[in-house]
Amino acid sequence: MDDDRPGERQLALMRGAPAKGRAPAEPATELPVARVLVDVPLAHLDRPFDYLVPQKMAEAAVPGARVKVRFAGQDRDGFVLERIGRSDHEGMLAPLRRVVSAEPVLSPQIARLSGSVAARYAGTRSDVLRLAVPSRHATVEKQASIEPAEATHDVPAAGRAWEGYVGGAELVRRLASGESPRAVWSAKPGEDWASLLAHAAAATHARGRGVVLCLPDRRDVARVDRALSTVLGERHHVVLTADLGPAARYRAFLALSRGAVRIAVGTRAAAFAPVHDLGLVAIWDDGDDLHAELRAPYPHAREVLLLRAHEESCAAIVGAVARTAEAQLLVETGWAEEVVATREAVRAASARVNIAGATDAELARDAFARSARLPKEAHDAIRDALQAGPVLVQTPRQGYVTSLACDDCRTPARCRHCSGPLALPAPREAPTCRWCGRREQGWVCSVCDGNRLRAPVLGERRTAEEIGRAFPSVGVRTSSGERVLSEVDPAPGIVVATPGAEPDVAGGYACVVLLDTWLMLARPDLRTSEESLRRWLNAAALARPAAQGGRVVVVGESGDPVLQALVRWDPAGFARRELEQRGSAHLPPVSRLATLVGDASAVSAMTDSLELPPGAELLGPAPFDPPPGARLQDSQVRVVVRVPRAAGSQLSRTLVQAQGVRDAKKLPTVRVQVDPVALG
DNA sequence: GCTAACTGAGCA
DNA sequence: GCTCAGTTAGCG
Repeated sequence: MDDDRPGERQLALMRGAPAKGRAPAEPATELPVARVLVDVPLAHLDRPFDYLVPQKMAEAAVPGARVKVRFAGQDRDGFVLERIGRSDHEGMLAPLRRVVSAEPVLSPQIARLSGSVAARYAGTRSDVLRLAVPSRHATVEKQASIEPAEATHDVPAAGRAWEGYVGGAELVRRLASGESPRAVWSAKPGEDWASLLAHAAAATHARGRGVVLCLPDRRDVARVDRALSTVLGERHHVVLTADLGPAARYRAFLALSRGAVRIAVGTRAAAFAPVHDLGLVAIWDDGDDLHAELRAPYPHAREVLLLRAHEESCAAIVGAVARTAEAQLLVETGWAEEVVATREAVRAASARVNIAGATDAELARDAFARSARLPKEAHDAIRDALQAGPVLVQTPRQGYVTSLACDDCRTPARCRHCSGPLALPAPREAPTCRWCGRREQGWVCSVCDGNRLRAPVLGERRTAEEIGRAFPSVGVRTSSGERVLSEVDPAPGIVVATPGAEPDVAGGYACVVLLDTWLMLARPDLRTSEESLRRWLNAAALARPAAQGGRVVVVGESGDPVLQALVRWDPAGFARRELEQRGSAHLPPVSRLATLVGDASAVSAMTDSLELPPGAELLGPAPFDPPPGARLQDSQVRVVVRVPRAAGSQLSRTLVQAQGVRDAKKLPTVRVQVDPVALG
C-alpha cells in the first residue's frame, strides 16, 4: 500500500546520523515509521511524534511497546502508538533510540482511553499513562506467562444471587448472553454485595468476556477477591492494588495484557486495567472519595469506567448502598437502568431506625447527653443490644469537622448572613464564615441563646473513652485510620469506628449508633448531604434486620431531610432531590466545573485567555487556603469556572489550550482540576 | 521541561 | 569578526 523502498528517502533525511564515525542505521523495510507518544507532561506537546524504525528494531517496535527516543535533545520514554508506512512530518525523522521491550504494554483501547480521560480532565496523556501503565519489571516480564485457565461458570447460580432485585436476574441474563446492559444498582441493607459483583463478573466471563471491578479500598478488594475465588476459583482473576509492590503489580498487569486472565479487581488504578474483550465494568460505592485519583489530572474511577463502557461498548454496573447524584443522572438520562430491591424487600432487610435527641434543645437539657454525647435513648438502645450481640458506634473522623459549635448545646455555629459554617481563621481571631468571609462579632446561639463557642472535640479514641465510661463492663474496640479492623466477633461488645472503617460482623450488628450527625452535615462542601447519607447508610446497612431485633439509632435533628432519607431508607429519592438541587445550584454533575488555583496574576491571566462557552460562570477569584498538610504558598487564589454539562468538553478543551500556551511560555503554574470531588 | 539556535553586547 | 551570556522557539 505504500511506496516501494520506503526507507530510502527517509534514510537520506535521517537526522541524528552522525557526521563522522557510525553509519546511519538502516530503516525497517516494512512500516519504517513509528508514531510515538513521548512522555512529556506538557500540554502543547501532548501529540504523537514520528520516528524512524531502524531495521534492527523492526520486530520489537510493535504498537504498544515502550521505547526510548531522542526528544528536544535528550532521551525520553515513549510508547509506540502505531507503525505506519510514511510520515506526514515535513522534516527529518530521528531514529528510535531503543526499544525497551517488545511487550505491548499500551493496548489500542487504553491508548484511546488515556486520550479521552485527558480530554475529560483537561490533562495530558502522559500524566494519564503514568496512572495506567505500571513501570516495567524485567524479571517478571521474562517469566513465562500463565496459561489461560479453562472457565466453567454456573450462570443459573448468578441469576439466583441477583433475584432479590427488580431487573437483577435480567441483568445477569444479559451479561451471560454477551449483551451490554448498564445498571445503577442500589444494594439493600445487609447485602453480600461482594458476592453479587462476583456473580455478575462470572456471568460476563462465561462468554469469555473480560471484567474490571473497582472498589474503594484494600479491604473491599479483598472481599471481592474472596467472593470471586468462591464463585469462579482462584485462577480467573487478578488483584490490582497500590500496596502490591512493583513486581506483583507488573505480574498482574501482564496477566491481563497478555490475555491470560480476564477479570481485574482493584482500587481506582484498576480502572485502567488492560483487560481483553471487555464485557463489564463495575464500581462499588462510587461516592467514596477514594475513587478520586490524587495525581494529575485527578480522574475519578467511575468516570474512567464509564468512558470505557462507552468506548468499548460494554456493560456497566454502578453499585452502592447509597446513590450519588452522578449515578442518578445516569438513570435520569436513560443511560442506565435502575436495579433496586422492592420496597418490601428493603423493609424486610432493614433495621428499625430511630432518631434520638429530637432537637438540639432537647439534647442540651439531657444531662447525660452532655457528658457522653449520647442521648438517653441511644444509651438504652446500646445497653439492650449488648444482650444480643455487637454494637457499632460511628463517629466523625478527627479533623474532619472544622466548624464551631455552641459550647452549651453543641448546635453548629452558623453565619447569620448566609448560614455558612463559622470557623476560626487563626487562634485568637474572630470567628469567620467559611462561605462569605464575614467576621462574626457578637455570636448568639439560635437554639439556646448561649454565647460561647467551642471547637468540637472529636475522634474515635475520645468517643471510645466516653462510651467506655458509660458501659464500664463492656469491651470497647476502635477501628479507624491506619488501624482498621476488617471484622469483629459476633459476640456482644462495642466497636467505635470512623466512617468507612466499620468492621464487618457475621450476622450483622445488634445495634448501630450514628453520633454527631449534625457535625457531619455542617461540613462546608458541595457534597455534604450526599456524603453524609452515604456514610450513614453504609453503617446502617451493617445492622441486623428489624425482625431479628436490629436497631439503628441516629443522634441528630429529626427534621433534617438527610436524616429523613435515612429513616425511610430512600437513597434513590434522596439522589433525585439532590440532583435537582445540584441543577438549580449549577453544581456537578448537572454543570461541569473546574477550579484554577495559583498566583492571583497567573490565575487572572489564564481566565482572561479562556474561550468560554455560552452559559459559563466565573466565580472568584477568592483567597485559597491550601488543605491542612499541604505546603504553604502565599497569596494563592482560586477561581471556579462552571458551564452547562453539554459544554463540558469545550471547557476542558479551552483549559488544555490555555495550559499549553502557559507551558510553552514558561508562565507560573496554575493548577487546573475538572470536577474536583471536594469543593470546600 | 530541555536543548540548540539565535540574538546582540563587548571586545580585539 | 569572533566569543559569550542571555533569550527563546521548537521539540519528529
